[in-house]
Amino acid sequence: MIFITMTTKENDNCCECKLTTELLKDIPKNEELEEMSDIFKSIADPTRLKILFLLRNGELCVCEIFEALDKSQSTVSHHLHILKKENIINGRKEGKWIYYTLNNPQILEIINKFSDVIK
Amino acid sequence: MIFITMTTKENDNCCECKLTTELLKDIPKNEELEEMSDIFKSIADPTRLKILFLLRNGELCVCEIFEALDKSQSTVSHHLHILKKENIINGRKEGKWIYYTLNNPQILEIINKFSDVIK
DNA sequence: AAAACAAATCGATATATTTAAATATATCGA
DNA sequence: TCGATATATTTAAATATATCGATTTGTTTT
Repeated sequence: MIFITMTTKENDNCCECKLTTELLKDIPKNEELEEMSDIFKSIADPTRLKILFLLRNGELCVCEIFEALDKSQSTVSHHLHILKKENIINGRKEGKWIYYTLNNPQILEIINKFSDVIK
Repeated sequence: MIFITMTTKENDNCCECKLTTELLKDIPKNEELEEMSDIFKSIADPTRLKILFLLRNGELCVCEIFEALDKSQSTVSHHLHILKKENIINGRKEGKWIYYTLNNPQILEIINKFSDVIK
């Protein structure tokens, strides 16, 4: 749809920059962009970031995470669900308890690196 | 506040995991976690991610970004504002036009690396 | 100076997210 | 089986975010 619009006005740019059709080459499709943004959304919350840091040294049970967080049990459960859905953490059931771990500990390095690059 | 609660029940855990006080050591303060999550929020949107990819090869004027995005001009302006506020992009005014650039091109590498780590 | 244009800002609305209370489910120990 | 406990789910309220049309600001062109 964009492309059709462009071809009808491709020599009619407001400025002398590159053409849009050219710009759109090799850019992830909208669907892919949405998936990526869902992943970033999952860590774009102070409570969930804190959960990731709590898990930096290995697995913890929900009750432990809950006690560290000053949020209601249902809220914590909800945040864990979001992180699990995006494949950031994983839960292991053992009797009454559920132990969560980081799926890939590298994630904390990247989070930190990210902050560095922005500064 | 958490700490006070903990000291009154520190041997009364629901499970045998590490103590919360121990867990909270070396974790970014809430204020810092909020700053970090604001940064991630700024890229946790498909439109803004697309803007970053559009800028991968250098600066573009707003009109160009606008034409590539299929969103209203005010919406695009708003997204640019958010990215600028978080120091992800920078604007340079030249006459009628404003040209935006990535503050640090490395950011796209990290974004991609991030996706890889999740998969 | 007036018209045209690029971009930002404002105001309103629709949608999404965070949160917690209430409830449900699963497991354990008595 | 009953009661207690750990966790998840449902629901609803409060808040935040995305979007767009209209307006404003600043710049260029005429």
